[in-house]
Amino acid sequence: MEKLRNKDGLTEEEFLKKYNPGKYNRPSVTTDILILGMNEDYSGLKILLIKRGNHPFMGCWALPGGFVQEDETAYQAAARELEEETGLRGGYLDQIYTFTKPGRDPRMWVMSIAYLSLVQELEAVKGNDDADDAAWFDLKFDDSLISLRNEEKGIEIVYDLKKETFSNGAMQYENFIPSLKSKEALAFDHVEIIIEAMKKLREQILYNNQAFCLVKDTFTLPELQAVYEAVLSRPLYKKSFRDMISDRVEETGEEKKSCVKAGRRSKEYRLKKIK
Amino acid sequence: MEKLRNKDGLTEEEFLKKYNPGKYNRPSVTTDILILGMNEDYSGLKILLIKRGNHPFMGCWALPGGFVQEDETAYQAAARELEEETGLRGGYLDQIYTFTKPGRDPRMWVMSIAYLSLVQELEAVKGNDDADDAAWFDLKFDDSLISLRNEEKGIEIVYDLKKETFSNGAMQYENFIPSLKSKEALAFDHVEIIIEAMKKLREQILYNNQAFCLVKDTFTLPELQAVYEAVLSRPLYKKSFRDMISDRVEETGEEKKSCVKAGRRSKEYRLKKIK
DNA sequence: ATAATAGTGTCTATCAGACATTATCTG
DNA sequence: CAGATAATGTCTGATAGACACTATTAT
Repeated sequence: MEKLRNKDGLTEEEFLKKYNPGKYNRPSVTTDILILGMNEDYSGLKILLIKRGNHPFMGCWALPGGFVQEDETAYQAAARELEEETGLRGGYLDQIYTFTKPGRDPRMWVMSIAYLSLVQELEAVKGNDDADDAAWFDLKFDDSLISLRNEEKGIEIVYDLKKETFSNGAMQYENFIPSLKSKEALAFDHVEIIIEAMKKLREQILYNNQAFCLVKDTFTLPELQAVYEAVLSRPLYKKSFRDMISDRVEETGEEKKSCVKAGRRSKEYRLKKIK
Repeated sequence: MEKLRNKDGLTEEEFLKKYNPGKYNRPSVTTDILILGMNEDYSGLKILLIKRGNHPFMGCWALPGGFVQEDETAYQAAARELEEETGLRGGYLDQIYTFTKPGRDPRMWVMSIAYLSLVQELEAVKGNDDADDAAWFDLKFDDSLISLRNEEKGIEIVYDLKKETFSNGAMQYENFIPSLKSKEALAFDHVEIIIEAMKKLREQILYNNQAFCLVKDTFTLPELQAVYEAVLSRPLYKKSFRDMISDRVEETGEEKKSCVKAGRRSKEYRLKKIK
């Protein structure tokens, strides 16, 4: 089998040896990760933020992330970052969207591949090399507001959202335009990343098992419902909810779990094994 | 307001001036676009491919695409490429997924941001600088096979698909593993890009208006149903289908459209204006 | 008339929304 | 016991699947 030669008469080996990759300028590529977990008492979502220890946006809170290296996929880079921040590996981690707007990083040309991670428990966190600090923030996200609060540190980051629907041809899109309402702000375009990720999570959670990534291995149905309600930011009817998931869960057989205050104990469930 | 200084005592301006972006190696970033349209007689989907005129994968057919430049978003790069190939602008164009596996391009480190474009009519196409040729291919995609054929050129590219379901924690994923069955093959990892895009299109088309991007401004319901059936690769019940879209369309009032062979004429519809 | 295609009627099973009722727990 | 929470029962309206039937056209 003779070798293919291009217009310059080069075989593939010769071409690759001569190839000059410097023809186009190249961007840096990072991953930024939304790490979400449920509050200990299932009252809402928490998000892990780090405090930037250097310019730009020094002192601002930001999504954890890092550069993708040449010998790894973006997924591996995100998984590595996730493990560095939380010690967790192998949990839910999925690509959301790639952000490429010129100027989104004042240092240089940087694209960011955003990932979403869902964790079963809020691991202790600490800052690392590039971060002064790291902490879990209460996350609220609905059609008119996004807020990130850390009571302990007395930090609140709040954006009003304006829901804007526009159409392009047949398609209709919903966009949320954030406007800062608090003294503190998120670094870079990280508000937009959070908005995109939360939109996607809200769209998907009813049709897959993402909610089960936010509860422990055994859980009660009120807890599981709280997960859906926290993500969707609206109440669900108890009966409809239970009908919806009844064929995906099974009782542990174990005794019921006690609860904090008065009221009947709830049964413990686990995710039904796939058949 | 005094200026923030980092550990080295630098203000943001000083830091940015000194910042050295060469610390990490950087990838090239391209966009690859799936440009889909319906066959003239609504018998199936067509996809636009270009024939590579240079190494690597010289002579192979590939998705059109190009490098993202520093002063544009990836979306703009994809839109530019789309216009170069088809002359079309402003149509459906949406980001699908970013492919980052090391070694996916033998020349160098290249990431690709995949876009999906849906066009109302099959524009005439021609090769350009990096391509020897460009042509529309009949695209078939179901759970066991993906095939791209161009009758005129006598080219067929066929991959068997093995549907593989695996679970990671609570999540269940469906993957399609392609194995080449034809003499001709697609360049790079473009089969995987097509698979991802078609999976996503199939998931979404029932819940948004993507199908209307694949018909002309006025259309008949049998035509519109053919679009859904081509994308979903399964037949739909006529009545259920019409019930589903009845509140999204309106009759043009115009006379019915004639058809090729025997049979009753069908009414013309258009997408109902949003209220 | 016949074959082919377009369009409508209707039944069923399922399911989300909505609300009411019963069951079990603490204090 | 009261108040709180968990769990279940039942009705309604919307909808997808399934099939049957009517309507309109070319040959």
